[in-house]
Amino acid sequence: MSRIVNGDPTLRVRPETRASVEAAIDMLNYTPHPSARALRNARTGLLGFALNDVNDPIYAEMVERAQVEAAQQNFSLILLNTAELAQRGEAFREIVLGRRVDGLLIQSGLGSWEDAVQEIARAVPSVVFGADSLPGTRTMRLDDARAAQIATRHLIDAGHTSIAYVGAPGTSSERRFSAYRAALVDAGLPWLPAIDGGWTADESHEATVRFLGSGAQVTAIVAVTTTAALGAHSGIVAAGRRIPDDVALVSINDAWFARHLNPPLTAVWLPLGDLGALAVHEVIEQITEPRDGETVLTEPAPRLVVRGSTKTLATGRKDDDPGGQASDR
Amino acid sequence: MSRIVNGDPTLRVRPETRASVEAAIDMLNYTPHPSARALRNARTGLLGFALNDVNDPIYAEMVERAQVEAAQQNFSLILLNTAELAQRGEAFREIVLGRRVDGLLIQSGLGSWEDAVQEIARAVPSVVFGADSLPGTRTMRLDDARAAQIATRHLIDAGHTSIAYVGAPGTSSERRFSAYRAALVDAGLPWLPAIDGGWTADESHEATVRFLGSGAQVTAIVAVTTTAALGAHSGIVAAGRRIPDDVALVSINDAWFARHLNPPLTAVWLPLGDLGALAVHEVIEQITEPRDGETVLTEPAPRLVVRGSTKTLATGRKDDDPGGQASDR
DNA sequence: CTGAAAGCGCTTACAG
DNA sequence: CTGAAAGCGCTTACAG
Repeated sequence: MSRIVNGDPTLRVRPETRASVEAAIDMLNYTPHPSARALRNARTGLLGFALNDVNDPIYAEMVERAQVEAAQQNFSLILLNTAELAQRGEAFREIVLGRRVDGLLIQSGLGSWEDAVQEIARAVPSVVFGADSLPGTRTMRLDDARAAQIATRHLIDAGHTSIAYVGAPGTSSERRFSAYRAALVDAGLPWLPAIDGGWTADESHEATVRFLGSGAQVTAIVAVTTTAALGAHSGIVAAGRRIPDDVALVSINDAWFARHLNPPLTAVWLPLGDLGALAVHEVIEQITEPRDGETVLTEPAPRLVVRGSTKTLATGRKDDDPGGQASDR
Repeated sequence: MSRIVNGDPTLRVRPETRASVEAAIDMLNYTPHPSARALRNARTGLLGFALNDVNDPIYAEMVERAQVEAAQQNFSLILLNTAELAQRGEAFREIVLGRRVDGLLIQSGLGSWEDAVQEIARAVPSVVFGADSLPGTRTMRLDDARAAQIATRHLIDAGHTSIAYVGAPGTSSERRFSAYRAALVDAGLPWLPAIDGGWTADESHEATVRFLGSGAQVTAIVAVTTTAALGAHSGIVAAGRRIPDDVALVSINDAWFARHLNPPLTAVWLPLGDLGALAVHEVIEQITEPRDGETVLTEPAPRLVVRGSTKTLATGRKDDDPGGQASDR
């Protein structure tokens, strides 16, 4: 009976038996009780998604695709706070030690809780995002270097010679910074130390205002992510400079609001949604066979979307663009 | 033993017994098995949050506070798709009929799935957001009328006499529209039919461009929510008008990005986070004693935050502002 | 006050 | 091929 419900492929049963069982299921609108199933199978059908800040639209995109992918594989996504988990409080005991979830997706590489995240990832089947490769851990990230390179090259190609980078804490930002620097070095141009912004628009706003207020003479900025770019955008305006005439701006990541800024934000799109879906797929595989290793999601490739926050300088050289290029509105 | 773990208050036990049990719990790092508990108690400790669009930053704020509140009461939040649920597919059968969650938070009033939401809300202890009062259902919403009134009055007080409303499908927007219209009628000014935008920035952008392109001579716009205001913002710019000189703009809701627009967006803040937390509290109560009725969260009150997208017209009257008033940056 | 036993609804190994 | 029985880990009513 149970084997009919669950579609056991090794089962052979008379068609009439199967039919009568299926009729009963339909008539009673029978659904297996999830708790009983979970107890018996030692599987909850739950995946945890641990985030630092649900409000970041970049995460929202990942979460949405992750949720859809999970639902397709009959898993539900439960929302967790990285901070709560990392502080080994009630939540840690219940979720991680208590095995409330079958697997965990954890954001890392943001400069907080890195050690705790690693420990948790070893206790439960997990995929860690954004972090550098870690022995014993399954990590997954985007092609940060390529994206930062495309952003920086776009500015170089537009004729800029003095380009800054607005960053944030953690290894994700550091990888992007290195590629920014490398692109400038390659072009024989000077690079500047990263401006210490943050992962929120407010922090990057303050950092940008301070940086420009100190008399810095850059003509272009690369921002670590779209929220930071938004803060840089308002910061440039607050500092009394014009975009793109005085200071051009490119965002790594292309969140949905980029096109609605004034002027619209030139950005390098990265496949965040795909990363979320792929991570769910991976963590479900890990439940049955644990595996470590690093995946850098290079496809679909980062893609430059040119909008109004950058333009070719009158005096600038005009080369081909290195990345795929697109433009909207 | 079990009663010690769960802190049964009626239990009287020798202190030494209690101590030795607690020592054992600590030593073994014992956590009750959630699935077994769920099976025995017919409670999963799970609350579902059904959303149409996780990407809307307005929801993100609610979800975040709801998650924190749920965690404090030892519940986890699982993320659900309203569309999937409403279409009575696999998810409906599993989550609603299968009682995978103890309670449900559902967004409604957005013009889709209203009937299905109502049906689901009757099958599972639920709190429905944004909807009008429904018999047999626990509904909860913000003070839409007051917020729209404050927004509209702000523009009237600044001297505007031709004010439009950019709306979206559903009853939430209709309530705001009614208050917009009432405020204008009160002031003896003409009102216009709602401009049919949508809940996304892209839709409202298109609607605004079309509206302004048709030669409409309004000098100010009230937008149903911050995402719509963002679309209106970029739409006004795309139509070649200046903000606030040609067209002023006020948003109902004050999402985090409002202050970073250029010019920054004047907005009426509403307690969305509080609504999320309160809803979790309510739905947990409903699990033990079902109740219907409507709650309109009027406190904390809507609050006008004046930024650069509005200004007092040179020729305009200058009255006091009707709502609490604040301004930042 | 304390310990043993029953049962929540499922799945799977086993006997018929 | 089919049906009955055991057991997942808890909680609670019950016997001692």
